[in-house]
Amino acid sequence: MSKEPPKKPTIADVAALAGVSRAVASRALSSEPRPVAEEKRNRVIKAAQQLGFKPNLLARSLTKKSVNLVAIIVNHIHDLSDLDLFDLLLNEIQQIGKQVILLRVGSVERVEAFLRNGIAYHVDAALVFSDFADAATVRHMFDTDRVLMLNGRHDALSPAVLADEASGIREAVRDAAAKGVRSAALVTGRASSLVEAARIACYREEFERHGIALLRMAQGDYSYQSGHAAAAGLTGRDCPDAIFCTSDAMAMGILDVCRADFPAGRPTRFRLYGFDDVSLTEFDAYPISSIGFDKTRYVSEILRLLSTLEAFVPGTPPVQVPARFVPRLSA
Amino acid sequence: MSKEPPKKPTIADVAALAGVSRAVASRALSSEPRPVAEEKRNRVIKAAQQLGFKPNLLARSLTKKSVNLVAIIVNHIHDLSDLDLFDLLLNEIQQIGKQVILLRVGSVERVEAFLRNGIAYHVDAALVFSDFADAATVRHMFDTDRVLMLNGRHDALSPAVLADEASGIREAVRDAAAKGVRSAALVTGRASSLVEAARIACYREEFERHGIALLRMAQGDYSYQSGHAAAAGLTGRDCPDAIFCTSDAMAMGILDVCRADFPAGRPTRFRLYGFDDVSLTEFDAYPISSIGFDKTRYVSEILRLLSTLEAFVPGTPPVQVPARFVPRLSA
DNA sequence: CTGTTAGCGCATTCAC
DNA sequence: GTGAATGCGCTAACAG
Repeated sequence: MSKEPPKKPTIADVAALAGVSRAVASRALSSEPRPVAEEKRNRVIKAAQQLGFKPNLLARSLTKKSVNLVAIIVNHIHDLSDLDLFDLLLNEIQQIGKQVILLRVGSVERVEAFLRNGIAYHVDAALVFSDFADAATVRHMFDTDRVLMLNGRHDALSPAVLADEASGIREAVRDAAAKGVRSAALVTGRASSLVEAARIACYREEFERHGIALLRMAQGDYSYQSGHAAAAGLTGRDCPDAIFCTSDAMAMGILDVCRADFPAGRPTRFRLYGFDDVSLTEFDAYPISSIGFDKTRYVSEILRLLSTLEAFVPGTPPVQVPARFVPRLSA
Repeated sequence: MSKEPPKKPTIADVAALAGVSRAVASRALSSEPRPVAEEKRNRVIKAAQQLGFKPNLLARSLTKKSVNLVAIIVNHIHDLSDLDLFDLLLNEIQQIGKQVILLRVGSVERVEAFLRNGIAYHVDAALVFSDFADAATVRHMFDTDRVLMLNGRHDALSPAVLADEASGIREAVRDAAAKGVRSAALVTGRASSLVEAARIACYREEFERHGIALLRMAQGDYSYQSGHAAAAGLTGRDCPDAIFCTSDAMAMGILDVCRADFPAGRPTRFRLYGFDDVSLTEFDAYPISSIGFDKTRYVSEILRLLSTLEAFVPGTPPVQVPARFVPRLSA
């Protein structure tokens, strides 16, 4: 039975203590400059401090538009494979005075009911990392146009920030070609994903351009385990000169199976290329050449949109952040 | 210029369309069973559907007590070193109809001002992973007793869930002793942390009990890099039989420096023990024996408190989740 | 069972 | 400048 004696002070309490009307107190405490007599303003501020007054932003949001909340939507927390990126993003969002509500949505099925039961429904904007839904679905779910698609499933109405992966793939394949690679294998994720399909197409094109024969393909699910499982089938006899993976984790799995082929991290039998440039590749044990984009730039593009919510006009073209090849020992 | 024509329907609109009062509409739409004539209930539901009505939960939370929001407070996103744990936690919290607002607070300095400007200030409860503040500070910051300390800095007033690390340390040192270890080194984090001090004391005690000589200590910051840096100084001549680290990441750093001493992951010169049992230790390259606790149990203890908020009475004793030794190749 | 009333806490007219 | 009054959308409390 927890009694609730320290009732949180409202602006009325502050006004009373300061001997002014609620309206004056409200104005004095407003972040925007409102006309208030200097003397009264000081009294109000002092009273607020004295009472430990904190405005109830839920109530405020009834009359104002914004709640200063943005939702980040992931499928599974591992979508945030790159914690550095996420940390940067979180920090920057907080810098502009907004807070983050983190939504983990497995399937699209019961999402709406779920949303409706939480504050998340009222966010200023939704950042969609999860690939569970397309732009239209998310707009409908949140009942807002303030949707920023980061999963590649945007449309003409919703803005997006994307890595221009093609540029990175081009550099990686060029690197391989320059090193004499003549044949390759490609390990991919689900081909049903649009971005994945685009990657595959891009690899094929670049292989062709450089006269590299695509000997084999394997399908995984981006995970370490799936790379592990695929390794044997790819590196038996007829081993390609290089193996390209569409995730670093799969490359790590392959590397662990074939570690003997990488004394001191250097390739002897085949070169290994990953994708995403996750921070794990900074560990000595996984010196995997990868493809990554400038996280700072990526985040700042997201924030540019977030800090000017009016910018969410239909037709805003997707922002591309170029990806680069990041050479390490494995290739 | 996005016009705002599709004004969101309010419960008044629904009531009007259904030809009932707002109160009846409210009751009919309530999740809790409220007395409403069956016929009217149906009319209301149909009207709501027809209008695409979604209740404004911000308004609701004005009159109801709960906002169904809980804050998770971290120092740095890497506090969530164990994403599996976090994923589980997030999922479970959502299961009970609450949503998570994620707060990254570097220092305690400007936190209050930050809180005051965000929804987070009104959450139902705060889960504190960050070690930035003690229980009293957090209670004051959130102006609530609904604070659950997960960082070891709880007091008599705030409940806590903790890993009983001593049990795991005991098992690990016993394992070492049984394998003939007679000397050891200990790699720790900041000794200023209470939990870290407790760990160190526990290791010392167990070393003594088993007649293991503590040859050296090194201080890191739990990171891979700090383990990497400490490795040389620990394993030169006079190398101890075992090295115990208070984080897996530090053990990984050491392992990478001394990989030659671990052919096929097995120790030849010294045994290596980590701490936390992060999922990285599942990778072949880092088969580090560790100390971990039952994450499912840990999370369910947290949820037990969260789902009965009245349980947050002063004096609730900390809940202990036993930690166990998790043997792998490195020891 | 139902409808009316009165707030929740705040920001905003609009007169003064 | 200021303050009284009003409304944001919803629900608890109260009469009917």
